[in-house]
Amino acid sequence: MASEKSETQADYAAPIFQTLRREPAYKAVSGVMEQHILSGRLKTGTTLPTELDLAAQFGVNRSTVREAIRQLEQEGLVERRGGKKMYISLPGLFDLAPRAARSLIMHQVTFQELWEVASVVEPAAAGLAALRIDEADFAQLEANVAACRATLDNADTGLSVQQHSALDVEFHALIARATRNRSLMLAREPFSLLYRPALTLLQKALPQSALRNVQAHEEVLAALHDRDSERASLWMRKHLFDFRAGFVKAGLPMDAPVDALTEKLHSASKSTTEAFA
Amino acid sequence: MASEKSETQADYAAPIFQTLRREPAYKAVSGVMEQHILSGRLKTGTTLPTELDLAAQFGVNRSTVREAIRQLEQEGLVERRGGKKMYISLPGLFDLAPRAARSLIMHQVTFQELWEVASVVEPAAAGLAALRIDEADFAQLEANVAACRATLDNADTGLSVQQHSALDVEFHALIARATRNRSLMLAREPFSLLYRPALTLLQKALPQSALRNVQAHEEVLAALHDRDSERASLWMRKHLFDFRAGFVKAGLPMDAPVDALTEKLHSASKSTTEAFA
DNA sequence: GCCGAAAGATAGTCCGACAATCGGACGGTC
DNA sequence: GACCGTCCGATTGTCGGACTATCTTTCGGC
Repeated sequence: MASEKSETQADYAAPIFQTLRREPAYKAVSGVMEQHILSGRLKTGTTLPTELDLAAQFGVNRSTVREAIRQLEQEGLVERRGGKKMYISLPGLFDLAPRAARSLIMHQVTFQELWEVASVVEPAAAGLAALRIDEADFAQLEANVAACRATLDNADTGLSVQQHSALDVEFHALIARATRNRSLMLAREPFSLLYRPALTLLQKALPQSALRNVQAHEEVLAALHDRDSERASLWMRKHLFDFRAGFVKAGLPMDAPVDALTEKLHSASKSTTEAFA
Repeated sequence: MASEKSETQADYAAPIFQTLRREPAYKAVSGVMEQHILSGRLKTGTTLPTELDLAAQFGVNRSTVREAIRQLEQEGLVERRGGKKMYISLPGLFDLAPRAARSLIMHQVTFQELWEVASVVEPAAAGLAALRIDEADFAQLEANVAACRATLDNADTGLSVQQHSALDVEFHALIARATRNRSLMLAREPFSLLYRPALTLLQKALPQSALRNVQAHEEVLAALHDRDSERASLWMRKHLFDFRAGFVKAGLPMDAPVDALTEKLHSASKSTTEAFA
């Protein structure tokens, strides 16, 4: 781009003007609306003004407003309820998790990487949960573990494997919730989403792992019952290392990208492809 | 909708057809395009077909296509480069972090919650970094620590506090990068973003904390140099607990929502408000 | 007062159009 | 031959208007 024939003349060398970037109107509109929502000037739960209204207020066309709203909608700041009105809503903590998980998949993150984080976060979660779990949480966990053990009886049906892994994931989610730490929940949710296919895979390859799983869960549950933070954390840690050991023993590759694992399962794609396929 | 005048006649009673929910066309379009991008049928780096093209292919209007593109744009799957063409791009791992951080703020997450996660993840990161750090990473860390110590000399200027906290955050980010674990980086990025204001606040309230900070960083650095995973992890852990202790000592509230802390700092809002303000 | 029909309001979609800008082709000047 | 200005087609950003389906409200009849 720059003609570099002679460095002797420094006349064009120093860039004075930056490339100015005119931001599109729809972006400006969505930006301002976002600010107003975040700052609370537009309260959550209230309905958004009419598109025509907004267009008039901003002095832009309705199409422009619509494009801006699409961005807010994608961001979870506005929500279309009942088909007609748009409501202002603050995004749930876990709305971002699926996208984070997808991002991890696209970046070819290996299962080893996921496990390294999980092996640290999950024991910590168990330890914190032991300090703060209440009756309701504990009851749910108890029910979960019971259901999990129940799946062992009617084994070797493909369905029970699915159920078991679903319950296993739920177990960890319940513990995370018991910590009352939303930051922790947010941090672990993405790999929680990615764990399920790996679990299913492991249990198909190594059926006896299901029993060890449940036993570990029961130990954690007992520790939680005793409000024994150390023990809960320790057993959770054991649980994770056991899982990893099983994974390796089953000959599954820890350092393969996670999508290589997930692809082995649901080759049937999701239901979002019905139109225009 | 259904005329429920008489239950005696069971002819209309049994619901045969479910209330079909027609998903908006723009959503269908964005969904299909997303699938195509994620599945690799539309390769990253290539340019998106023109809006007119897409409209013709999908059999919808250009406005509808545009609304669909806005969603993909917000999601980071398409990128407007050079003002004119739209390129397909896979979203960076950290694109979601600011939104996650914002979500944490909106949910009134307390600093205590953030710290609980950090106090677990950061030592683990240090431990893993010790195993995998390479020359380049180490050099950067070394430079960072040196710069961090340098800010101590020209102290009590408001600027140096800003610099120091920026360098501090960068130190932890560098360590996370040295782990080569993208899942870990993703998990810690949100609270990394939220840590800075807290750091700045602490150092204003407790100036002597800066020195302790740098010393801890130096210890971690030394451990990384020796590839001593345990020691790196331990010092990082000390560092975190020290930070917390300083926070309490300074009389700052651990269980206050993080936005209460951040508000104390940048009351001057960001630059996104220039238009339509 | 309750129920159903009519009317208004609003989101979804489409059409056509214009302006601004980018990229390349074309031709002129040194 | 390199550089410059100009033109032109292509594409995005924006606009105004229109129609339809559906939701909400209101009004009139019982």
